[in-house]
Amino acid sequence: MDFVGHIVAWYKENQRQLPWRNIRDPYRIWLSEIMLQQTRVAQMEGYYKRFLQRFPTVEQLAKAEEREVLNYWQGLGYYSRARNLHASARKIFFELDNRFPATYKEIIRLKGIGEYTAAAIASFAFGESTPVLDGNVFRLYSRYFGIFEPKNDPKGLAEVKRLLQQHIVNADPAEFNQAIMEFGALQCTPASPDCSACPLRAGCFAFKHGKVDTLPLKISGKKLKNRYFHYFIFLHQGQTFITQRKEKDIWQKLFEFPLIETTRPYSLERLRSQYSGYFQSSSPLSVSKIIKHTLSHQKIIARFYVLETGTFPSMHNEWQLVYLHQLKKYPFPQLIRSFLDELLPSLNIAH
DNA sequence: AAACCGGGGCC
DNA sequence: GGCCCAGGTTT
Repeated sequence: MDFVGHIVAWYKENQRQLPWRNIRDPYRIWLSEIMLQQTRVAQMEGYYKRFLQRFPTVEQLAKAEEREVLNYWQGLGYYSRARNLHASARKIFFELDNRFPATYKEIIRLKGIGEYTAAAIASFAFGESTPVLDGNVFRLYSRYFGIFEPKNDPKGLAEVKRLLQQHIVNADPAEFNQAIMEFGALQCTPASPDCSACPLRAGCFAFKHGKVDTLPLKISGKKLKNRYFHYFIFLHQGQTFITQRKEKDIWQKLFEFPLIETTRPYSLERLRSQYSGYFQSSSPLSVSKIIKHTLSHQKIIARFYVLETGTFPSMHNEWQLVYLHQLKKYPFPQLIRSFLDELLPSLNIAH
């Protein structure tokens, strides 16, 4: 049997039964592909079911408020995925007469959909013969065919695409695409794959040359930058201020508390003298311990200051006054949600 | 082409 | 603590 034959045969035996597998509904396939971007199945599965229960069709999603959509995404990360998904649902429903684009060329024009996701939807939902190339596929091909360019190198990418085109023409597109990804995810795993149980090992370059742990080559390192977040929780008769983040930075459109950001650590004294308006000449009721929150490219070092205020100053037009018991209705980044769940109650604040 | 975007699991 | 994950958009 050849390369493709082995993989498809393996797939028939070993595929997982997943809620979005072997269905044709492009909306459900689309949602699963977006949620799976840089996210593991185990983490995303619960979100997928909850999301579909609330937004079972493009129409329900298109007619929803962005805030509610983000609320169902809260904790999944990469929040622009949710905003793009919502925007594209509105486009399909309100501008395309609720007809889902049915070809790769049309699908890729939607916001939040790139080459990989367009190929996945076109092949899974519409049977189009367009290969998918994701991290799993690149790893499998890099090892089996001995490709030494890292995955951000156009030359290696082009070589994999050429092979994929060659392989997909003699296969069922939906089955082939799912098979190579499933094979990469379950058999040709990133770390310590079980090559002794691999049906491809006879023809695998990496296995033959002892390069399984080397391929695919890693892209060069990245440096983290530190950011210091000082959050202010003003308390007055069971209410507090929250603000909504902008579109330029992390956590787009999610909510948070009034924030002072510094590029270096600031002591309470230095904060008080430099931002006296935030303190209203009163001392914080409590100061949380430092919470470190590491993202892909930056490290957030955060502290929460809880202050009792006699009257609410109108410090900022963009600050919204909300009751503490209403906070759960707003989408927050994970850092703040953990604080609300774990630390705020222990600070002995009545609310 | 390079920088940027979250969170969680695994080793 | 470092690495990786069913990538995409912005600059």
